[in-house]
Amino acid sequence: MAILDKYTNSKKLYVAVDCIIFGFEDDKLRLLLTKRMFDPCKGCWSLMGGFVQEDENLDDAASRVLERLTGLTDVYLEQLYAYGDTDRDPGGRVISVAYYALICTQKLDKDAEDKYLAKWFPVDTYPSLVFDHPEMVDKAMKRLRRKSLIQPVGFELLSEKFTLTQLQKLYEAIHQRKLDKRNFRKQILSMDVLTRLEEKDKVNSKRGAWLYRFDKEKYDSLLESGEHFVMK
Amino acid sequence: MAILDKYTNSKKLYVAVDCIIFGFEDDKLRLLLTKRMFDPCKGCWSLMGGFVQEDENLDDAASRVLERLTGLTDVYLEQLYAYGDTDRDPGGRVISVAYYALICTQKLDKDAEDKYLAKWFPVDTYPSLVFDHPEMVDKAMKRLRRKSLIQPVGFELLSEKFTLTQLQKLYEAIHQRKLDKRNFRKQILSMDVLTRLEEKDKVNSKRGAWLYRFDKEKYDSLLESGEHFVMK
DNA sequence: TCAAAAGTGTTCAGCGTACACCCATGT
DNA sequence: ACATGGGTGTACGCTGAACACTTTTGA
Repeated sequence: MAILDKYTNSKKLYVAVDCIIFGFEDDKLRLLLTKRMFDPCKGCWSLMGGFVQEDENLDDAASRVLERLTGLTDVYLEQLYAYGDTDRDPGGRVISVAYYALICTQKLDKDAEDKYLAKWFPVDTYPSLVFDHPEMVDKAMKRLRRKSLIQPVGFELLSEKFTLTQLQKLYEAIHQRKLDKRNFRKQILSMDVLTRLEEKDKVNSKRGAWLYRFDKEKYDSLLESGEHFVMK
Repeated sequence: MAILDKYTNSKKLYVAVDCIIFGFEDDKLRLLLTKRMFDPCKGCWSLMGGFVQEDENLDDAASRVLERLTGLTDVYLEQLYAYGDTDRDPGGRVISVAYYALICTQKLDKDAEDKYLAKWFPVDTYPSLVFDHPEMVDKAMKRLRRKSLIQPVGFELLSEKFTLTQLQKLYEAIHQRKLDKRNFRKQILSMDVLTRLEEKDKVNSKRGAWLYRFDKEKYDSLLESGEHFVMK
């Protein structure tokens, strides 16, 4: 096939995806890591990854890898960066496209988790990781910090119903700093992207706190009106 | 080699880089495009690209492709995004990692430009491009807009010495809106990252305008003092 | 009754924004 | 003398940030 002349002169390379999986539990941002089940570095902590198949889009490969580990589909998943140093993987020349995912830990499939020897670690104290995976985690954290200020991605880490205190704790975990309760509430409520439900959460307080949910329609109206989602 | 068992079960793929090359001339932001010299889509306008070699880092591949077309090294070059839909290139399964470059058009190697049938186009009126290249250009524009507000990348598009008016015109071109002269000057000068030279540019005005240069050392001090580069 | 979390407004300073005129010089 | 681009300061409104007390209720 003449059409492929120029292409077939070049060498093909392995292409993989690796997933940085974020969760939120006990007021801490956490990472889901697995133990590598094959060499090189068998038994070491690693991001969950897999090779991209010939008939599979990059995004689909990332979804597949994520579903294999968590059992979850319809998860927030965003491409982070492509890592391609020749010596990044001692097992061979592998280009890895990193994705980060935000999941609600309550919805997790525990079986899959066990199967892949996976475990949650707080983002500020996770074990050493193989290859350039620490670099990936670092970049993912920075991306999440930036993104959470200008797009409503944080809600992906909470269950559908949440209290304002839980939401604040989440932002505090992502940005690793305390926020002022009154200012936080004023700001998030002023954007009018939440709907208050007719229910209270009595688990965390005797008095009970109103439950809210993120309202996609309100968010769309906000954007249509020329405003933006902004947290400070 | 047992170490590669898991890897050799997977198929390798072609990996390419494509470069979105920005320049600034006649108060307009411009794109350097080439005519494809081989099938598929021979003769169509395209971003400059090339395959990643087996012994070559991703970033190095992008630099090589950029140098081949422009003759320039030491250019601002940043990875943009990895494109990997199975049907993105009718010539075969190719993962493309897009990079964008900011170059000073005055330093351009005209010969290389001719050799690859390359041509500059204003970013608001460029011809149709092959594959998913329009999507790449769009993403690069957005990245440049965002980045230029929080990091001093714009200077990469100007020659070393420039007037404040030229700098303002550049920001206006990137953001496609008029800026207030007094506010613009106040803001850029208040950060103290420019050094005023003892020379004036008399090309664009009779009176002459002071020439400035971006001062890396001043910029580093700004960061050390906990401040940030911010343009609004 | 007490401990623990929920909920609620105001004040102030600093910044972003709008805005108009004089200057220098080459033709 | 005039046309062209260069250069400069102020006033105001809005927003971000700091800050403390009352309420509810289960134990």
